[in-house]
Amino acid sequence: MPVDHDHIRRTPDRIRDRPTWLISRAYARSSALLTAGFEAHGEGLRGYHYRLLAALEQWGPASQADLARDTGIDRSDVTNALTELESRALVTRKVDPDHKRRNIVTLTPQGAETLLELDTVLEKVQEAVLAPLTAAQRRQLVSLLSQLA
Amino acid sequence: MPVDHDHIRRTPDRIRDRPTWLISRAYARSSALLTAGFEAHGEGLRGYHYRLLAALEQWGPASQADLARDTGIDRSDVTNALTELESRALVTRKVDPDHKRRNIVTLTPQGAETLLELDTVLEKVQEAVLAPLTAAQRRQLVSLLSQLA
DNA sequence: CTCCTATGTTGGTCATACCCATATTGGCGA
DNA sequence: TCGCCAATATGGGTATGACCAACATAGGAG
Repeated sequence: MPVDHDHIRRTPDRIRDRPTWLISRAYARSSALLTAGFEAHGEGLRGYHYRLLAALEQWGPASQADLARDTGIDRSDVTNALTELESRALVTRKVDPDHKRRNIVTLTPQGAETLLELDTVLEKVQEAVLAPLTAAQRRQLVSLLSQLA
Repeated sequence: MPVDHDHIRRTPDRIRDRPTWLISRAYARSSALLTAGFEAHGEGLRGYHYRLLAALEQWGPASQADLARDTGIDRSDVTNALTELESRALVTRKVDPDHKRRNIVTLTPQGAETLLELDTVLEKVQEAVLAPLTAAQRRQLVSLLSQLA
């Protein structure tokens, strides 16, 4: 056996309990799980796609600029993600006849179906991320994180 | 005035209260503040550099592989970040005479000084991130996030 | 009618986090 | 002792999320 330089995973004190560190750890964990989930069942879709599908399902057809505002995604990233969703026939884009500079983006039935599938993937990821916490603790965490906004 | 398509910032229900979403929001916020802080006072350093300096300050000289393990940074990223730190004379690298494949990385006095300056920057960022919470809530949040590891 | 803003698009940047391949070193077991 | 294997440092590459600047153009406000 090699020497094993006492490889206990340790973290410098300066960093250990800093909220920004803990948040970045939690994010790394959750985004790794999300990526894995999308990879396994998501047909090459990512978080951006899910956010856009969710917004369309909830509020119906919208312009790209509105989608950008509702999802917090930059307009240019919305353009790219929509192009990918469109190529998979999950959404359609057509010019608004009343405002020709605008595209009206609409969820297709396949898009709605895909969203439901992704929901189950996402739900499993939530469970995996929160696994170490009790139900009460989970509620607390959600409440505290919500207030950081 | 333009029409203002009732631009209230809203988030789809599917996403709003999902822990992974809240975590990613918190991360976006905190990393934006961190980037701004480093940009203002950090001489072009980033999170990776801070983590490495902190590990070196706490445990003294170490090999790059050990630094990678202690900071959770990928070995290849450690190599790159150390090259930048070395070019700023914040650390030194020299081959371990007993194990020639290893580099011994040592914090320089300037490195230690820079670390102290960054500490104050980081402290301010913590305060900004946690601003909406009471002291008790902050402790709760830290405790809950710690358990996610 | 003119100006200004919103819109969609193109084409970049950056930080974090990974992965894989390679040369080299040196420990350990056969 | 020797050969194999593990660890090390490095280089190159990918992905995701976030963000920014520039641009042409359509339309609304004045």
